[in-house]
Amino acid sequence: MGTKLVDGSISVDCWERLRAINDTKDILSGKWKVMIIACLASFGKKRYMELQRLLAGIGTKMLSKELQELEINGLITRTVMNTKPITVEYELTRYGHSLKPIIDEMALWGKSHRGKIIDEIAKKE
Amino acid sequence: MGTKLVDGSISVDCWERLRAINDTKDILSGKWKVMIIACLASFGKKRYMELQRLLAGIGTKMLSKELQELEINGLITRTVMNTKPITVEYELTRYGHSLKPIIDEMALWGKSHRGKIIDEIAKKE
DNA sequence: CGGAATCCCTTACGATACTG
DNA sequence: CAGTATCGTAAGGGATTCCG
Repeated sequence: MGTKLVDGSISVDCWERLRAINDTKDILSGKWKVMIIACLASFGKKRYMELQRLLAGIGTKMLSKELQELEINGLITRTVMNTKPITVEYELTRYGHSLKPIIDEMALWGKSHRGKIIDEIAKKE
Repeated sequence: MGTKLVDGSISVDCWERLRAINDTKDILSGKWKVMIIACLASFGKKRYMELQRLLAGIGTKMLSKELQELEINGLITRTVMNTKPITVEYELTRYGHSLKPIIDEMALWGKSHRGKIIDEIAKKE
């Protein structure tokens, strides 16, 4: 279980770690996926239009596309309700919830980052 | 310090959290930034060409651009060495290292995700 | 060696209109 | 209401060349 080396410099473990990071990055790629997940994590089950309102600025094309990709990856479920006119609910799957640690760390960092920026601006005055 | 409400539905705290997540996402946007940070976190100080070799496939244009953006955001330092021909070293700043928890969670999730995919393929056979 | 400049192409994304 | 279809643009990104 020691560190396996490739061409004397980079360990396999290290490379696999980089690959894992890259996988995650790819799945969360796109302009809105992270925010969609964060919204569903914060607010729970949400309808199409509610998501569109929460994600101010997103159009129907992008919202549909990103939701589909998230569903394909097993991160959210799509449920069509028996109403008229129809309504559709989206919800994080249990697997989708497993992304929560990443989102949480991003929230933490983003918050402190904004604080840092504000401090820097204050110093310049 | 209770939960402040906006239009009776979304709390300010919740909205600020979403904004923080979005900030982080923006700073880590781009095809290579996360990987650059991960590489510098794993391998420490690295030269331009070494990075290019580690990030198999990246071209000089993208590498330069993403490095500059990371530098502007205070996440990495760029040091020109007195050699001939010149060499340049890139390194994570202390602030850059503060992104480590995010990267770590991404590595963790990506690893388990790959495991899950492999399991699913195995079941189908 | 590090990187800027150029060219070119694809994709991502947005706005709008339309449908069950 | 929840999308799909279509169109158009801007940006992202790759390959190559050139320069200090």
